[in-house]
This record gives sequence, structure tokens and C-alpha cells, in this order.
Amino acid sequence: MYAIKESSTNQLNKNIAINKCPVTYTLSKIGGRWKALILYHLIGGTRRYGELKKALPAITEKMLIQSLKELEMDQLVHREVKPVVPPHVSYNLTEAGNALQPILMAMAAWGIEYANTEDPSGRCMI
Amino acid sequence: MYAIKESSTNQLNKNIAINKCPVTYTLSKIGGRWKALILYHLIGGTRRYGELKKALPAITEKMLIQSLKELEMDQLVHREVKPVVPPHVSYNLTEAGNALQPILMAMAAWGIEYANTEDPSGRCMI
DNA sequence: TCGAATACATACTTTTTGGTTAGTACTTGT
DNA sequence: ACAAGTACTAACCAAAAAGTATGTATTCGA
Repeated sequence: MYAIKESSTNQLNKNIAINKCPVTYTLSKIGGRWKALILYHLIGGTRRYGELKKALPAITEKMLIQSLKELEMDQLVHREVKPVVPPHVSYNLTEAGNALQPILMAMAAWGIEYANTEDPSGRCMI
Repeated sequence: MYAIKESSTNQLNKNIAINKCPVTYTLSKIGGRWKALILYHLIGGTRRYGELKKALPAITEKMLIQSLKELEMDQLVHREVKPVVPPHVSYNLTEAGNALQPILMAMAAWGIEYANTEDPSGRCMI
């Protein structure tokens, strides 16, 4: 027989880990399928929403805006809207976002060295 | 109305990302709730199963061995069994695992700088 | 007046990840 | 004979993450 769950230990454990450990904290900000990738693309400089979409053909629009929104809330990217029509929205790294660059580069380097990724340039054109 | 799903785009997308992008590849190896943390603890040197368990009180045994197993399969940690009883199993980083050290350290440093984690030493005693 | 272009929003479903509970094997100490 | 210690294993389930499909607003140019 199975006992009843009263609250999410999953969520609880997550928060414990995030609050007590900087490594987990960092991972919570750049983890998931797409965030690191988006950040990596923004290292190149400001990008419009549509440019990101083109650079990441495999991502769905939902995941792209969802990720961008979370990154914005976490103050890793900055969103700028030009009030024109059709809309013109661009994204670029904040200071904290920029500070992730060494991590992202190190991850790319490690991946290039220890994996057989198809594109050894590390440009991440997914 | 909803169309029928014939195969996992989720899995597909994941594999595309992993195969084409070294950043995503790296993340796929150290992502998730516990792996980075375990690796981080192994930086200190060889640890027994029970030592890891004690160091990470919040992790369940299932997640600990599951993570260790995956890390072993990915050749990031090496598992050594002494055929005694009670069993004596220890884990340590492989060369590839060791090469992750700069990334882990950089993640810890970023977390310490940009978060208010409870333990600013970065020791990750969860 | 209709379509194209841009940047989203929302409701819903599937897939994956993580947690719960209970049990195993083997030997030493009491 | 039985508990304790060590390192697991497996069946089951809940919660989170990711994907699908469809719809919105605005204005310009044809």
C-alpha cells in the first residue's frame, strides 16, 4: 500500500539545495534544455527575438519566450522593446549574465574535448 | 481537438541539442539535481558511498546510486569495490571528471557572488 | 480589405525526473 | 539466533519540464 503525499518533497529538496549550495544555485539558473544555449548565443551581443529563433531552429516559440522570461526575471538578460510596429524586441546579457561567460566557455571547451559533437567549433547552431 | 503523438519529440530535441552543441552536451552530463553536487564533493578526493550519503543528507539513496551509476557510465567517476564484507565501495573522479573541476569551481564562484546562499563558503553541505 | 511581418499568450498533453517504500546479501559481534 | 553495518535493487507514483496547437495585436503595403 502507498501512503498519501501531503507536500512536494521534490520542491523542498530543490530549495534546500539551491539555498545551501552555490553550485546548485547556479545550475538552477542556467539548467534545463535551452537556457545555457540561449545565453551562449547572447555572448555574441544583442539579439532580437527573431534572430534567436532562427539561430535555434529546434526550440519551440513557447520554450524560447518562457526561457527568456525566466532569464529576464533572474536578471541574467535584459529585454528592450522599441515601441514600433511590427514590434522590435531585443535581448542582451546583464552584468550577471556576462559573468557566466567563463562558465559557458569552459562548458563548451569540455564538451568539445570529451564528446563527439557534430560541430567541433562549439558554435551551437542547433 | 488534439492530434496523436507518434514519437517523442522531447527525446529527439534533446539528442539534437546534445549532438550539435558542446555546451548542451556538458550540461547533459552534469545537469539534474544532484550530479554537479556529487562531483563537487569528489573534488576533495576519493569518497566512500556512505561518506557521500552523509555529506548529502537530503539526497535519497535511490538518487545517490542512480546518479553515481550514470556518472560512472559517462566515465566521469570511477567506482572501486573492495571484496570485503561489509562491502567497501569508493568513488573518485576520472580524468574527464577532474577536467570538470574548473567549471564546478566557476559555478560555485558565480553562485557565491550573485546569490544569497546560506553558506558562502561554497562547501555545499546539503 | 487582405495578407505579411513580429513578438508573443494560453490551454492542454506527454515525457522525464525525482521521491517513497520496502527489501536483498553477506558477515561479524553479542 | 539475531541485530547491526554496508551498499545497493526494484516497483510504484507524483511533480516538473518540455512540446503541440492555436490564437492575439498592430500597421504597412498591395
